[in-house]
Amino acid sequence: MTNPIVTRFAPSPTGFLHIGGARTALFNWLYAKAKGGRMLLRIEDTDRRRSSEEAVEAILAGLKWLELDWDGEPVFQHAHQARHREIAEALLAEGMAYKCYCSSEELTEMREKARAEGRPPVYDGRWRDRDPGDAPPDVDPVIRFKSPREGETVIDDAVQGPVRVANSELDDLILLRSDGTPTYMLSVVVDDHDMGITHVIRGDDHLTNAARQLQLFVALDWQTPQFSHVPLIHGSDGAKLSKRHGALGVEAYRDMGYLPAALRNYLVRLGWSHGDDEIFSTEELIKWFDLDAIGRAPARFDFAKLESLNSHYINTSPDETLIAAIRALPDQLLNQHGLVGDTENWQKLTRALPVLKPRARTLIDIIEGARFLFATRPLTMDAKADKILSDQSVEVLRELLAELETSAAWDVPSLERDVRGFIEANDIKMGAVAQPLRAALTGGTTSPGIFDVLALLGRDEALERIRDRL
RNA sequence: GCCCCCUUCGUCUAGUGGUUAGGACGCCAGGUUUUCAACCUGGAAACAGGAGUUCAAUUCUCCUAGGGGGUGCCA
Repeated sequence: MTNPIVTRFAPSPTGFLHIGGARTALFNWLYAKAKGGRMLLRIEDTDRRRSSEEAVEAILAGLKWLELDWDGEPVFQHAHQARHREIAEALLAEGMAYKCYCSSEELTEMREKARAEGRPPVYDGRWRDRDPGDAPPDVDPVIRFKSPREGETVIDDAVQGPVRVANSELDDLILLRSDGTPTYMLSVVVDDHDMGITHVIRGDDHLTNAARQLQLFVALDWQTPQFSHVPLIHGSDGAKLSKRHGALGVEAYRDMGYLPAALRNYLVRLGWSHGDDEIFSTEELIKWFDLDAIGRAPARFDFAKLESLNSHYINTSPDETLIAAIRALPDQLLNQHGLVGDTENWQKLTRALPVLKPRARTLIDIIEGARFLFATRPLTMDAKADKILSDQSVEVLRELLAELETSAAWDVPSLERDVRGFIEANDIKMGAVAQPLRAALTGGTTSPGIFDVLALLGRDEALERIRDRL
């Protein structure tokens, strides 16, 4: 056994943890777990102006909700600025970097000209070998890396395979800004090295960056990590993820009633596969996950499949897990679906859970399904329920009520026996009794099995709800 | 514009130089049924296009088209 595996998830704190970031985190987490290594968390806050405390909190909260833990304390890149600067200075001292005094106007002009001439829009290296004596007096220079001009850089990517980029396409990147602060490109390389990162797993929007970073690793004579660039996730229309479809924070998925386990299972199948398997326990994932089974094509986000998985996890999760997940939802959301969190309602919900689960695809469905239990008499009938309660149906209910009032026990088996006896005696169909009864008891036309509804409501409440309709 | 990456049912994907190209979600039909969901049975549905290599290409190579990413003193 050589070096232990060390991966890292390195989000920039400019917003919440979106779905793509969540999958990247998952892959890093799984790979570390699969190989008995560690996953570190690094906040890439090099650009102070665009970073925020709230975003950091949102990202940490998102990871926790997804149940993806990291090893050690989060590393804030910003805190290592002095170290990053030191490396840049060392490169400068060794002649592997230089000061560039170009103005941004000059740079823009350079790019536009190159583009117009059909050449790669890169910095032309005009200060690369220029006499420092030419330096304009009032300009603070940036420090640029002297990157190789000939040949090519090959990224031996574990997902993409060998990716070759001509060095002429890569210009002399900026290490230190004119205000002396390090850029992202420098910081990642130094931090990945200092943190002992062995495997970099990230979105393939970083693929070309990898070539530049590779050059830096080589110049510094540092061991390069194994790169894995994972294709991005697209929205359902194939376009880049935007606020509409997938670019929601993971907490938005929580609020839609998805379980973390379901989201993880969905996400891992977006790009990774293990034969025809679809459902994985965390243990199986850790046992089977590997880089070579990650695909190279971008995937589209599909809510229908997520829902189907969620339904599976709802039905296989212990009731306590479900109740805890519902309790973790914002109060406002709960109230919106008729659930005021008093003890009595939580008890009703818990008791009803077994019959609610099979017909729910999300936690929201569960709450909605239990809504009739929270409601107070007299119930308001929706349009369909109102229609079902015709004069004739009400008569049926009146007769059934008499029957139920004498019912000895109020549990599902005896209730069912009573009602079936009633329909046989009156020679009517089950539907002719169940539907009016359902309407009277729930105010609607869909619910769990009618005997369950009767039992859940309890004798007094059920009987009263029927009397309310007579 | 320039560079890089990608392309199997609607979607996620499996797969191989010779297969009836498999699974899942969704969809359609039927069954079951007290509603809804579930469940059971059956069905429609894909190798982007064109060359080349080969006895044989979905599979290997090239081109085209389409999609995505990058192209910052952002990360």
